[in-house]
Amino acid sequence: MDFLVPSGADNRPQQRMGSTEIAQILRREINSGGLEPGSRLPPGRELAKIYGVARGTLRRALNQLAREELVETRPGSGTYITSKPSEKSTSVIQEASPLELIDARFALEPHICRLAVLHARQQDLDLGEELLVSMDTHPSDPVAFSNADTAFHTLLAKTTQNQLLIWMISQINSVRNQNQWSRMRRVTLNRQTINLYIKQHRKILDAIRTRSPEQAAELMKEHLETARLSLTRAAST
Amino acid sequence: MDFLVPSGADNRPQQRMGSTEIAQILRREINSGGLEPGSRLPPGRELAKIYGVARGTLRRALNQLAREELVETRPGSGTYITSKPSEKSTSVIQEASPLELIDARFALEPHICRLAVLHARQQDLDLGEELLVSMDTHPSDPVAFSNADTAFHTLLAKTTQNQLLIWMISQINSVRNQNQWSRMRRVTLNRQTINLYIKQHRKILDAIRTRSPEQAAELMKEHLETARLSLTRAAST
DNA sequence: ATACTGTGATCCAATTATAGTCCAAACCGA
DNA sequence: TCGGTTTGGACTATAATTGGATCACAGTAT
Repeated sequence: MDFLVPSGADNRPQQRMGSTEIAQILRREINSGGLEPGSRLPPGRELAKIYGVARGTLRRALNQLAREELVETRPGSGTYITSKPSEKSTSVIQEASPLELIDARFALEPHICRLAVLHARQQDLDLGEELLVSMDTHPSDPVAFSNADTAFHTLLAKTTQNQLLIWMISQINSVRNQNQWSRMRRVTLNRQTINLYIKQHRKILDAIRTRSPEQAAELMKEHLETARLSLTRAAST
Repeated sequence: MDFLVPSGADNRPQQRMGSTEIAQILRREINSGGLEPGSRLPPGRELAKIYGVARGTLRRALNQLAREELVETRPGSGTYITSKPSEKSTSVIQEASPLELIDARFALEPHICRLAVLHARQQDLDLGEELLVSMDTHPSDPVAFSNADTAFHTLLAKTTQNQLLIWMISQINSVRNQNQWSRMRRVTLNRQTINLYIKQHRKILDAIRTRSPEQAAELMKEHLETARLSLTRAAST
């Protein structure tokens, strides 16, 4: 059960180990599969000691998890991991291959750009500008760039104000955050590629700003073509 | 929470950190997705120390973000990133408006046509032909036509062999079978409209047969434009 | 001069955590 | 079977944390 201890590094006071933080830690432990479904957690009194919090605090954390049905407690016996490991609804999405995903984006995003041109308000443009700045300031951090990149494409979808498109893009984004993809990104995202992507993003935003729907769509196609190339190149090596 | 510190480069005096600057920094942190929705920010007193600013200044920054609903603050508890009410996959689909749906189809289906041209096998073309014949034989039965119509568009998606696109089209189809839509169809689908749709379907299939991707895409756009018109006309009466 | 903004400080109220205690249910060994 | 032990549930008084609000003071720009 040593995986339950808060990772060794943080022996410093830490801000506040509240019930929500404890719940967060345990939730991550459970979802990451570190704990067998149906297995029993250490008794509350011990867990409280491990995390260095009062028992009441820990009990509130466990109650939270119980409400989420991640955990089941039996008085006098113990607290047990709920057997069902959750996630089953996402099946189709999870299995999407990188190239399938690019094709789907090829279908969606150019048209999203057109619609974004029609609906973009000043605040949308400002937000896009902020994201570009954020990309510029971390030009060699793939993770930071990825976050901003995802946020940028999400922003475009949101700008259309079309709930269906927003939802579809969010589904696509959830795929891009999978493990398989993180690995892929680490291979393809070198500094040069990131800078190219940033330039392309800027062009797209400019096209939206100048209300040029077809140009925005074309630029998005170019952007996706670039991404597809990076992908096939990475796959062939 | 180290990502909250102003990135290492600017540890020098910097002009003056006003509340708007602080708000800007935090806004960027939040929008770039670095913080989990629903997670708690460090307490105001600490944040003030981190950014080297008086607590009042920081509070004004947070108030600004609260007005923008990026952040939610609970006295005595803390300040939390506004958590989106986890969009249920089904509910979003259910609530899609007719026009939103048409826009989504506008994004997806023309490109699906292009991909269909690339991947169409003889058996796909044969199946499409069968569906067209089936439409022809019931030219005045809206229900039969609707089924064949749905099947036709599903066939195009399946032809791409892209699981993601197939799934998205199936989601869209599930909307079209809702109550709201049945009513709408009853209004818009007169015999004349059906015949027009059938002709358009045939043209699309022909374009795929002759391997003309752009033509197929254009024809699909025309088809959808027609559908959009029927819709707006029906809505205005 | 005047208005505005940031600073540093203090006090308040709401919320949360702590450290106990007691209880009932379940468990376990003799 | 029985009695002690373990475990979760509930409650309390107290302390700590946190946002809200206000004040006098200092620097800056108009």
